[in-house]
Amino acid sequence: MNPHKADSFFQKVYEVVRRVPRGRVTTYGAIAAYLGSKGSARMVGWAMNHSHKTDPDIPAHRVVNRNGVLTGKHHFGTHRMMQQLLENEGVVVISDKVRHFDALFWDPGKAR
DNA sequence: GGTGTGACCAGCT
DNA sequence: AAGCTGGCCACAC
Repeated sequence: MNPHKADSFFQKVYEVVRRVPRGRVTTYGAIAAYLGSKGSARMVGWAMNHSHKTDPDIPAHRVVNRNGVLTGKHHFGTHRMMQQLLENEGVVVISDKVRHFDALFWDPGKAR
């Protein structure tokens, strides 16, 4: 009802990503679905691409694809950066995949 | 204002 | 089984 710039899709994505607890991960699809656009998971990834420009404090490394694979690792400063950050939070990453992804998955819809 | 693109997802061949 | 296509929607040129 009040299409302000602050309410743009990107901004909502950032807000959700910020809510992801430390040591947890979520997926593009989950965020997209939470925002009401289930099929627009690509938009989420795109939002992340500009996240470092708009809000550099966004923990984009906590966002992975539905396989738990660090698809966006290549977009960080260095490829190891994303894995480094995750492991630094206690998330084990093997072959660019999050171990125990099922248990570490954080659903924004179920979160408080 | 149309076209292209994109850190995805699911389905079809 | 593995690869390709379409769909989805917002943003940049």
